[in-house]
Amino acid sequence: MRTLGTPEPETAPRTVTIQDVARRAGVSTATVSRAIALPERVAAATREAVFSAIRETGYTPNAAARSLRAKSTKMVLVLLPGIGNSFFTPVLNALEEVFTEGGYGVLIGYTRQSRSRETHYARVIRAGQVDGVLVVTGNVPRDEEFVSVPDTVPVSLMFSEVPGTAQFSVFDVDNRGASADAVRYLISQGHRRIAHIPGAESGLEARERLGGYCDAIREVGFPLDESLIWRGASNFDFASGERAAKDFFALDDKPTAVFAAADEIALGFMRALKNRGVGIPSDVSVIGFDDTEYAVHYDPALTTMRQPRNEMGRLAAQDLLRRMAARDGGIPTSKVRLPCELVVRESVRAVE
Amino acid sequence: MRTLGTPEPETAPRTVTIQDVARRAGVSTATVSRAIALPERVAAATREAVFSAIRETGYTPNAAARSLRAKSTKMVLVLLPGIGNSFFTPVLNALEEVFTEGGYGVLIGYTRQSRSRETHYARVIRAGQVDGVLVVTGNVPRDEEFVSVPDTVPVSLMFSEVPGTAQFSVFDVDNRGASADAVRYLISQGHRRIAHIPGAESGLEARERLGGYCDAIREVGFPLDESLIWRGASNFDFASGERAAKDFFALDDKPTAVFAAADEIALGFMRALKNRGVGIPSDVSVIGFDDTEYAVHYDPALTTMRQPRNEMGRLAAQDLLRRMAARDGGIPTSKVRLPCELVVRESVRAVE
DNA sequence: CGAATTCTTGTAATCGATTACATCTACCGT
DNA sequence: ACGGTAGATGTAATCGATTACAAGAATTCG
Repeated sequence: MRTLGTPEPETAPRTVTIQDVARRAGVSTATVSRAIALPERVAAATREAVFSAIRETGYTPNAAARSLRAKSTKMVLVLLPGIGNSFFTPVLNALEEVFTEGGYGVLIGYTRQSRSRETHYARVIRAGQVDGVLVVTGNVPRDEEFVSVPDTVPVSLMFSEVPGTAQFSVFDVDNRGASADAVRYLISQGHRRIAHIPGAESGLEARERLGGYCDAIREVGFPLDESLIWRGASNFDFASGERAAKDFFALDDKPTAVFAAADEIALGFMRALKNRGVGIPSDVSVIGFDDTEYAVHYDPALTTMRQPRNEMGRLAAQDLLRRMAARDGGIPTSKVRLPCELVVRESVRAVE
Repeated sequence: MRTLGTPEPETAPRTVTIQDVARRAGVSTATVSRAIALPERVAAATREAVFSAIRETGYTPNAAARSLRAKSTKMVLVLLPGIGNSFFTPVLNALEEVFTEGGYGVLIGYTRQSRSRETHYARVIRAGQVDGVLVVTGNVPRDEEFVSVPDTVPVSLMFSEVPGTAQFSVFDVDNRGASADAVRYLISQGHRRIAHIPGAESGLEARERLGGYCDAIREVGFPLDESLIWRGASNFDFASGERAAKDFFALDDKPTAVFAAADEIALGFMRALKNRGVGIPSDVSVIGFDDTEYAVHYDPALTTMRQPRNEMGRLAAQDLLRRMAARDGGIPTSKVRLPCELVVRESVRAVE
């Protein structure tokens, strides 16, 4: 053992096992195990003897042995797409907190939309290395990813739904409805010519948000103008917003407001416009989606549609905790759709 | 097994073990184990038989059983302070990539500077749940954290050094020197009255950066003016920068340039100044530290001292990988100090 | 051709816990 | 006083792999 600054104790180099504790306490290993797991089923005196033996030896139960026998590792796998995107930071924070509190460790994996990575983590799951899986991603997971995941391992999805499956819990928001609300807000502020910067078309959320934009435009009878939909985003990132700025400048009849499918896109777009002397919101209003950490700190502070990321993380973790505790799917999966909330800041102005 | 969209195969509900494979291939379990671990030590024909048996049964070795016997879990624990701070995102990315490539899983833990959390993770380590530990944090770990971590588990530190210990590898930057360089750059641009916003005094890096600031000021013979050091940061965050802005406005003789101990602080400070009509860099120049993702996207883009976070992550992971592979400290620990790099953008202007 | 060496494979112990079952003691009511 | 029941503890099987050791088969070499 290594004890910073204090003299080396004369402990044996061998790791201490339950046997050592049992011997020292003068009981059997079964009793030690019980004293730890079900203290009330052991006589008070014995319990004390066991605990002091544990303290004296510095015993910590071996995780592998316990997992092997108990068929539970007390760990969950959290799969993230793995972009440098800080969107996931608060999610991961919430997950780690709830899981740790619940006695579970968090194994993270970045899928980086690579097939080999998915197979790798499929193997981790099949090896029984985790008791549950949480897929946090905007991408609809491909079939391969779940082939031969044992039924005994509960799986949950965050931020994207696999259509038509009852075997996963799903936690997401109504991307389409929330996007429509964002655009309706712009309309309520007097804007008539509103553009949209969608995310990468491959993602389900991006398509939903585009759908919401169209819904809101159509519902008030505005023409749906394809030249106002600036496709070409590769991701929810700054660069995509900057690229969209090119479309903006190429346009003769410019919009007075823009709805970006993500805050990062909005910020990149705003930056590019400001660089060329376009005022925000004086010349163009901008609204984003997500309410990431930097939205509030930008200049101007970004008006955006907030996703309750922390709360979603908490709920998803609690649900998985519950399902892992119940043997054999005793608890049904849940589909939870949380409401988004419009956060009004400085990047949208009213026009008449 | 669960196979999305395809009919349920008639597999037994019981999980398939090495026994099943052995029986099917007509060999002993020892041979199966060898075929997997040391393919060259079994006859080609047998090897083929084993592999097809594996394929047919869909066998995946049980991680717990393997760990128990082999005394290695192929997992590392990465400890982060756990603030929502996105500073660590690229670090975590690099770590996950290198470790996964090296065949190790990444267990994350957020210490949240809480003692109970540290004890919790100490227990995880002692339970043999991980083969190595990487502490990624600005805080000097307290003794408690390492008490009774077995010598067999290599530990590395990133971004902060525990003074006087040879038992950990350390990966950091010369915070003091780099800070002095940042301030020297301001001086080279003609600034004479330069303020500093330090990070929380409890952190070693924050103190080092403050030291660097003082070095550079003294070295050119400027007076070291305490009213230009705006203490009171609680963290490397926006709020601390905003708080420092109060000190700025309270001052009669204002500085022409400010060195902030972190980008987040710089951004919060800039935001607060701009809100009150102070131009950056026209009225005040600002330089940050870290070069986080948002520095380049802010308006004005932040001039800052870059820490090679990704590279540090890679190096630290590779070092730990090497030390875990060597039995019993065959490889000495290393102290690696990487160079920072000044990234000139728009937030500093030359004065005469 | 026989002994030595090398390959290949199997047998069985082992890792360190958990837990079903058995046993023993103590206490209870009638 | 005695059968019954509850409570406390021990015995030993078990989880699913790895691996030391042994043994048999094949090859090499003088």
